[in-house]
Amino acid sequence: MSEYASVNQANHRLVMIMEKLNKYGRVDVQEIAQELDVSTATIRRDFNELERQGHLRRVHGGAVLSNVSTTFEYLYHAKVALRMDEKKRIAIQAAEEIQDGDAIFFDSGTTTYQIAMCLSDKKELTVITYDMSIATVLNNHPSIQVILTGGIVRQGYNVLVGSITENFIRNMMVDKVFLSADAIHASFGISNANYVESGIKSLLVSAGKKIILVADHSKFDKIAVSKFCNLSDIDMLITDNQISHSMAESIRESGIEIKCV
Amino acid sequence: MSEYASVNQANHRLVMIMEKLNKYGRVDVQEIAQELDVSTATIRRDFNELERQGHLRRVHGGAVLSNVSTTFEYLYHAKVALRMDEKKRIAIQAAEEIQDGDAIFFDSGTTTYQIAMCLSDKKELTVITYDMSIATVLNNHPSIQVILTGGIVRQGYNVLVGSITENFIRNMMVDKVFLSADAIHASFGISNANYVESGIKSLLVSAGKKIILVADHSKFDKIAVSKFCNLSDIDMLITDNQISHSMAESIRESGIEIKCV
DNA sequence: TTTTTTCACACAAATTTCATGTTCATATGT
DNA sequence: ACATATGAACATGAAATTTGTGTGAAAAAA
Repeated sequence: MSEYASVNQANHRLVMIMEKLNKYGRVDVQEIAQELDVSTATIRRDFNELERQGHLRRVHGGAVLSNVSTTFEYLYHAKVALRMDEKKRIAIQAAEEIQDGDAIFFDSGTTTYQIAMCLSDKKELTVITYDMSIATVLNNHPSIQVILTGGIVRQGYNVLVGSITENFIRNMMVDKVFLSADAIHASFGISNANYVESGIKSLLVSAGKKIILVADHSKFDKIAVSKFCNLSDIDMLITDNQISHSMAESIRESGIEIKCV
Repeated sequence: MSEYASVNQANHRLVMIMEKLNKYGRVDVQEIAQELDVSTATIRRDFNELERQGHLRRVHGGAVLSNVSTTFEYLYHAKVALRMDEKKRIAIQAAEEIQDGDAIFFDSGTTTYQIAMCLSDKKELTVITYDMSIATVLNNHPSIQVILTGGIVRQGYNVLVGSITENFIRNMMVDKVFLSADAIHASFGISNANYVESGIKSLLVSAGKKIILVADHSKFDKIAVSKFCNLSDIDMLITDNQISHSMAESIRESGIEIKCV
């Protein structure tokens, strides 16, 4: 609970800055410092950090939006770094679907990362992923072979993207794919807040014998910019118990096995 | 200088344990704890860490050698994690060879890692590597495109190996390759303490227009188990000023440009 | 120009993280 | 059954990180 306190405090400032920036196009050092009750030096450091990440551009007295428009996705992921309890419960359930000897693919994301953390008692797994954080956390596990797809490192996200990654996935067939998503909608299908990873995800649903979607309740009944597959492409959904009854019903009607934890 | 003190202290314990283990086949918690003047709890933690890395196996009261024999290479790298000053000086010189717009390949290793840390003022670089640590440290640099080759994650070393990696490199041609090595010998050539990365390195010398070898003086006049290329395959050598005069001479005679820093 | 504001850098204070040691209930081997 | 080893929980001090403050330089405003 308090284990994320300092991270979130800093993160919260960055989110506030980006939200304000997104609304007004420009923010002041002084103004933000007062609003968040920290020194101007701290806000300057925050601005520099966000500029380094390419999300804004410094100007005298404040900052303006960068021409590269990643604001929406940035906010999306920065905010969603919460709901850890749900994600961990989902991860434990997901890990139970994995048998010794399986070849599995982990999509990128915090939930799939949590699944990777639950594999300590598994044996002889082959894990493939395009998420460097997942590869790193499994690096020292004695009986898991980890394969990283290769590709262009996506600025600030620790994942590999582009045609190298996509071609790799095209030649791949694993037992289980653990898929994540930004938004799930009964009629629109499953979508993501950015295009680059979307291309990868749409290939993933054809790269495994069983496609397992992991997503906490906050992702449902939403639509994000880039659709990558239909609900019917999924074999199983693992989510938490705060998902609405009607939503669960309509998913079950699509022929998807659903587990709420 | 003191910034690595704690790391080295812990690292020193691990090296001692592995050396003793290598000599006697088994070590005791009590014995090691006394010898290194730390608590048994610390030694247990060390044993657990080494077991997690696959270098030994815990038994009651102590530890025995793991069946996987990586001891030699482990000791090699653990010990060589020193000489940071030299490595940093070499890295600064190496970075000067890089021009804006270059496509470069970084071999794995601590020296090449240091080069990656010296790129802050470069622009429009394309960096390719099979070393995840290097990819990670460059991850947030705004004007560097980082490409990771893909491959099997090598247990405990954070690098990618195997046919996936090798095939990737076969189809590659960069401006400059920064190569590292475990051992350099005037007549035997350039060699490495393990086979898996050796295969990659031998491909690397054909994958760039200019091959630059970076190595501190401790690597010279040594032979390691797996040779991967000849001295004549190298275009430039960057090393420190403690290299012997005769060695420098015979390298220069092979037609290699040599820089001592 | 002069004045004011903003900035970057250096240093200090506060806070967090981390390695290690200690204690204690439980496991294990003889 | 006994002695020892173990792992978990907690304490502690050191190191690293984050934040705040002050100062002189640089930039904007007057």
